[in-house]
Amino acid sequence: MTKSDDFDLQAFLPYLLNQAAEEASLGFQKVYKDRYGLLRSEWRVLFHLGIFGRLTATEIGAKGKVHKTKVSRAVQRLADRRLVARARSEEDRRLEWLELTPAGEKVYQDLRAVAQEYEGTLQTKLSAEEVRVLKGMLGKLARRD
Amino acid sequence: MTKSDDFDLQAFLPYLLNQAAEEASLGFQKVYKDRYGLLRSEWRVLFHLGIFGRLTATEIGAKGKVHKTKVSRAVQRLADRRLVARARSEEDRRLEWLELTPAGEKVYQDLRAVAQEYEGTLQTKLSAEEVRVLKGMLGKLARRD
DNA sequence: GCTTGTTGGTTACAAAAACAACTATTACCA
DNA sequence: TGGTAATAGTTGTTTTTGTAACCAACAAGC
Repeated sequence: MTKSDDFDLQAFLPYLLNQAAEEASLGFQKVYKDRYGLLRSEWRVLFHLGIFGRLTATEIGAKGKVHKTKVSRAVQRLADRRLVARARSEEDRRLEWLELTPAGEKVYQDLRAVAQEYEGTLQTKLSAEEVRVLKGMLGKLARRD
Repeated sequence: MTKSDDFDLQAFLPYLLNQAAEEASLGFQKVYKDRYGLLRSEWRVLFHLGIFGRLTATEIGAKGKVHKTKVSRAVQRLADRRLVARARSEEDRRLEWLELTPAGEKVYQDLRAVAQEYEGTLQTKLSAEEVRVLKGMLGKLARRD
């Protein structure tokens, strides 16, 4: 029962998007957290390296819109656990090339398979066409302008 | 340039939803944060009380899927700032009725207007039909099952 | 009445995120 | 050159969040 007021919170995009995002993240989080003890920023860094190969921290930050301090700490933990190898660049000694170690590659391949399967279960809530349309619209909303 | 690998991070729903949600939240956050120093959980509690009137903390948590500790702390801060009034129930002395003070009501009315206007600017990225469809799908995704 | 379990809400402590300041290296340019 | 600014990344400090333990009030069964 609402007051004389007609604002619909459930239809307010920032709120609704957030609820959907949170709900959608839960299932996958459970895997990367419970199985590998990773944080959100860590699986993201791992995936960027898995997909793109050798990158610098800044490149990862730019591609994934992750702040550099988060990338720095994620890389630190991943390197401590020997999932990522760091190598200081010779041309520009400020930057460091990052890539997955064989162990990191294995974790990535596993999580990638989980992600693909999870994506499938999420999509059972929608038709294939709906998913296509949804992703297009989310892409537009995610774009900064 | 990707490796031989075909996983598309930008098309992974948890990731994409998160990016869209974060981007969509920014503009509104700027207002409730800069103008009133509120946190996300705080504007949510405020809006629930603005829309529904008198509620208990548990009811707010249930409606908005907010954990009770977040509600508790949000209410505490809102009450400290005299935006929310708390009254111990006589029938059941465990629970407390919450409602907006006149000052809280003013803040709510202001933010509500901002939210409505902001929703409009967000929607310029999409057609009216797209928005309708999008909200339906997000609703399905947000639903826990 | 007791006593066992449940509910509403708070608090304490640990984990994580945000923000700002800092070091080191390279680029620009007068 | 030498000095200033920009870039890559790290570290320190403060906020916020998450998790679990907790207290007080009520409910139900005996």
